[in-house]
Parts: sequence; C-alpha cells; structure tokens
Amino acid sequence: MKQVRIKDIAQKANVSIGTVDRVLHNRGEVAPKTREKVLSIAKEMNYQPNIVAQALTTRKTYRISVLIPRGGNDNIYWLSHPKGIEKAVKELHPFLVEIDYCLFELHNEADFLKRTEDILNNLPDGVILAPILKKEAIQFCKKLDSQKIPYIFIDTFIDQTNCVSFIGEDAFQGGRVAASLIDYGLPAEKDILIVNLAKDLENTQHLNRRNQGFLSYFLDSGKNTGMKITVEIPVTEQSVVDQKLDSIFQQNANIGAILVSSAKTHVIARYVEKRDLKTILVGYEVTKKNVEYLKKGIIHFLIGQKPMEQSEKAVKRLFEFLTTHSISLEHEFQPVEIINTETITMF
Amino acid sequence: MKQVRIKDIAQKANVSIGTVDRVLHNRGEVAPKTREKVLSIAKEMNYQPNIVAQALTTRKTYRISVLIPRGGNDNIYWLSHPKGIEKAVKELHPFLVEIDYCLFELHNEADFLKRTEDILNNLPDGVILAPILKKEAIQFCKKLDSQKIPYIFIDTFIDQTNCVSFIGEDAFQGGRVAASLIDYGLPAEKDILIVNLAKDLENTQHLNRRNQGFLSYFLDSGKNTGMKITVEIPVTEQSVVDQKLDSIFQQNANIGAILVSSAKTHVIARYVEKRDLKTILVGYEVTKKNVEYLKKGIIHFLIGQKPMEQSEKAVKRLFEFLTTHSISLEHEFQPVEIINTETITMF
DNA sequence: CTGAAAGCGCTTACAG
DNA sequence: CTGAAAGCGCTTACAG
Repeated sequence: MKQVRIKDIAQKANVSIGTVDRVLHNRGEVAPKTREKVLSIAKEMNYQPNIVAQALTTRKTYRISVLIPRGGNDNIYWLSHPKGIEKAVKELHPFLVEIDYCLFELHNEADFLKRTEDILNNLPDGVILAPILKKEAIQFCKKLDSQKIPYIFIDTFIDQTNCVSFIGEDAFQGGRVAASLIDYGLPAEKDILIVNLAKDLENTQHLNRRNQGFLSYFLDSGKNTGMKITVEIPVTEQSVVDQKLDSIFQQNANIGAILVSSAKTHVIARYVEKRDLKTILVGYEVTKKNVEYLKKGIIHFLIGQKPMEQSEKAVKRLFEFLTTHSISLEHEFQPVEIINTETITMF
Repeated sequence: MKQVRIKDIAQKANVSIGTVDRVLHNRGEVAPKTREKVLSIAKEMNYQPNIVAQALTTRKTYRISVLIPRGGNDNIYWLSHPKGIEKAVKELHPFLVEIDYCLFELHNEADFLKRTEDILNNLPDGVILAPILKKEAIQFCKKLDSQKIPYIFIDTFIDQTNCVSFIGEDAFQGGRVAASLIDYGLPAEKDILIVNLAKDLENTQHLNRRNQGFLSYFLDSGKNTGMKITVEIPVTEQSVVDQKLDSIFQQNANIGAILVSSAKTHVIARYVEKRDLKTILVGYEVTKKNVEYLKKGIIHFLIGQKPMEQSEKAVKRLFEFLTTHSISLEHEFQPVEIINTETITMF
C-alpha cells in the first residue's frame, strides 16, 4: 500500500493542496464544508504525514522541556536522566530536538514552582516531568493542558491528568527481586530487617510498593522462614540511625540480612561497616555512595531501574507523539536490574 | 555553525551542483581537476549530507542482509536477535530499511555457504553476520570486501577482516559475574564444579573466556576457598552426562555449586533435579529450557547477554555507517545481565 | 475563503 | 565533461 500524500487528498476533494494543509493543521480560513470533506477523506485514506518531507521544509526544532530534580554526586539517579535524554536526542538525529533542562531542588516546592513558570513562559512543544510533588504537579499539568502542551511523566505516576504516557519503575517487582536475592544467600531460619529510611517528604509511595513486593515474595515463593522486622527511621543522621539500629540488634541476635527500601542504603552500609556485621545488605539505586559500599563488599546487591533508559524512552515517545500525534503504548514499567560488584564495572 | 549544502560547495568551486553531486558520489564523468577541487572544498567546509533531503529524493530503501543461525524454541538466543532487529528498523522509521534474513543451521558449513551465496547474489547495502564458522566467514568477508559491501559482526569476533564494527558478549566478565553469584550464596569451604558441556563444533572460545573470568574472580576477590573441579563433557546425551556426573559426585561429597559454561545448563539442571541435589546451579543464556528450570528453582541464576540489544545496536550502527560513512565506536561489549526467577517475569 | 508558486537540500535524467 | 531543470512531499507566504 503506497503512501498517501496531501496531493492525493487534494485531488479527491477537488481542492488545492494548500487547503488540505490548512485543514490538517487547523490553520483556519477554511469553509466548514470543505474542512469536513477534507478531514473525512484524509481519514478514509488513512493519511500519515511524511515526516521526512515535513522536517525538510519546516526545519523545525522540537523544543522539549525537562522538569526533574537536580542530580548530584550523591544523586546519580537524577544525574543519569540527562544522559539518557542526550542519547535519545542523538538517536533522533537528523531530526532536531532541543532540550531545555529545568532542574529543581528536590523537595523544594518554591523552586519547583519557579521552574514551572519558566516552562510556561517558554512554551515548549512538549514537557517531560517527574511529578514528585503531587499537588504542584497537578496544577502545572492543568496549565499545560490549557496551553495544549503535551507531557509525559517519568519516575512517578499521578492520576487526574492528561499525560500522554508514563515511564517508570516497577517498584513492586523491584521489591520481589530484592527479596529473592536475600532469600538465595540467607540461611532459611535467619531473620530479615527491613529499614525504611526516608525523610518525610520523600516519595514514600515507591518505598511502600517495594516493601509490599518484598513481603509478597516470602508469602508465595521464599524459603526463608525467619521473622521480617520492619523499622522506620525518618531521618538520615548517622548518629540517630546508629542508635536506633543498635537497639534493634540488641533485641535481635538472629538478623542475617538487611533490606533498605530507599536509595539511602549507604547510611546503613556505614553502620554495618562500623559494627563489623556479617549481615547481607541489599538496597536500591546506583548512587555513588552506594556503589562505594558495593565495591567494599558491604552492600551485596543494588536494585536498579535503569534511569538512563527511562528518560531515553520518554524523549522518543514524546517525539513520536509530537510528530505523529499517536502513541503506541501508554504506560510502561522499566525492567528491574540486578547490580553487584561484577556488573558495576562500567562505573 | 550553519549546515553546509552542496550548493555552497558548488558556488565556491565555480561549478554546478550537479557536478558536485557527481564527485561526491563517485559517479565519474568529471574532469580530474574539477574533482580534486570539489573534494578539497567539501572537506575544507566539512560537508555532511543532509540525510533527510537525501531520503526524500532517493526514497532509498537500505537493504541489510542478516546472516545468523536459525533460532528455535530451544535456541531463544538466536530467536531474540530478529526481535532486536525489528525494533531497530522500527526506530529508524521514517527511513526505510529492509532486512533480508539469511538463517543457517548451526554448525552446518554447507548451509552457511549457501546463505553467503544468496547474499552475494542479492548484493545488499550492508551485512550483519555472526562469524561463528571462522574459516568460512573469513572467505565470505573477503568477497564482501571486493564488492565493497560493509559488514558488522555480532556475537563473535574474528580478526583478519575489515568489519566496520563488532558488537558482542563480554564473556570474561560474564564468567566473573557467575562466580560472584555463586560466591555470595555458597559457604566458603564448599567445592565448585565447573561443567563444560559442548559439542566439538561449538564456539568454545566463548566458553574458555567465561571460565577464565570465573576463575579469575576467585583469584582476586572471592571468599570461597573450596576446590574448583573442572569437567569436560563433549556430548549432551542425558545418560552419558548423568553417568559422568554420578562418578564425580561419588568422588566428591563436598560440591556445593555447579557452574555450566554454556547454554546447555538445562541438561545439568535435569540431573540435579533427578538426583534431588541441593547444589547451587548457575549457567548461561535465557533459553526456554533453562528458564523452565530457573522457574522451578533448580537453576538459581542465568547470565544473559541481551541478544536483542546486541542486534538492535548492530542495525543502527550499520545504518549510521551507510548514511554517513562514519562510525562512532568500533567494538563494543554488551553489558552482562543477571537473571533470576524474579527478573524473568517477562517471559 | 482558496489556489498557485516558491523553496527545503538533494538526486536524477536530459541536453549540450 | 558540465549545467539547468524537474521532482521528492510538505509548508509558507502571497495574490486574489
């Protein structure tokens, strides 16, 4: 089946190609009747614009704003996203896409709002955002809706918006993977300590899902029969953490493994190192500090969610949407990755 | 810096764009002097063709022949390559690339040769091949060279050719990863059995590298102090394998883990299941039968090499080379992937 | 409200 | 051996 061109539509509708172009792009100045006719014919012939020709004539640069937390040495997770974005941009060549990074300080609402203002002033063709601050994100999405700017979520999903697509972590499955790794290495009768180490504001939804997955594994497949002890530590100050853990280990001599449900795994690793414990330690996220302890052999496994690929996909999806106005798949979970000393060599 | 067009070159060289085009494409019929001049100007201005415009006028379909072993239910490895290829083709849209699959029966030289003939008759724009049969592959590459057809290797690398690029497994690292997983789960004093299960013709180079990596891990980082017992079993008949293993286990009551250096891991898994052994079992490749035993909990980990991504990259690289005649990176190893019951859910 | 023309950068005949 | 023209499918002024 040959490609349908606007010329073909024009012929069939007895109008000029200029007119067809006008209705296809909603540029107005077309009689309602003509409009209807062209539209129905285009649909009937299943017209798909030739984006090569489009690119050649418009020489359009697609402008995408990316609203994510600022990465840093201790936040490699968000530092990797720009890398994935650059990769996508490169692969999209020779089509031109320009990325405007709007990085906000994690948990700083004011900063987040300021960045959203920047985007609204900038009026990009599309937005990729991590809607970590739920309330603010919803507000922002409404404004994008009214400007007809499409947006894709990464990392976190929230309802009540018209997001084109979501790409993120399968936190539940991540929990199961962590569980399976501990279960494999730990004698069946040993106890497991689950540490939830997160400040108030952190995205606790992910952590909950991870823990649910973790526990579900032992309900349906694990061989471990030990206790699963959960502890919440809402601060990451080492001294507080140490104290808390000390008291737990005093009451419980049978703990053989620790799971940390957040990226702060290194804080617990530090404790394990200081107390010279022989426990298994599994956590999340490939951050610099975590990797340090992974290499020392104190953290045994890290569960990763391939942040680079996450944002790479997001850019490609958004581009696809911008050029074709259709999207193959709405939501997608990233596969879970198991990382240990030997697979980390690339760092 | 603005894009340089053939028009710019033409102006500077005081010729028409037609002439520039002729020299750029070596279509002859150009005075040597003119040729030199145009060439030097193009170089000086760092001319890069606009492949969008190119695509629009030529409406060229890039034809790529893919010469790999035929996959099958028990050879998911080679079955996944076409999937990666399709993915690349899809992502390359709206550029047209047409894949001609030339699948040969594994270890069948005659069949391989026949397929190479097919390709040589077909004269594609480029070739992606797995040069598993070394001698035959070298011959074939020479013929491709003389036809000026570029080719990329996947899976296996061989010298003495002009391949544009190689994308494949890091077998040594794969061995190290397998070792680290066993080391983590196995008491330090237990022995480890290394099974090399491969027919004569199989690609033993990979297996050797894997074993080297495996042993190297215990030399520089492993905590395991047990014996490493190596056994070669050149056939995969279950009865022969069973017999051989029986005699080994009789002589050695301290074996706590088995590594299988090839994709035939399921044969050993079968044995482990029958004898109801409690040993750790680690092997390579996500094949259907292997996954079966993984799900049963008999195989604990499989080491994968992301075949889909391998061939996806190959297609993109080759396309890049065909359109721009330059290539970013020559050889690339795929990252090693750790697979267990919980990460395999997608199958 | 509608159509005809020019142009994006390149390639492909064709004329000389 | 070389140049001028037409065309790929689309968009962008411009004229009516």
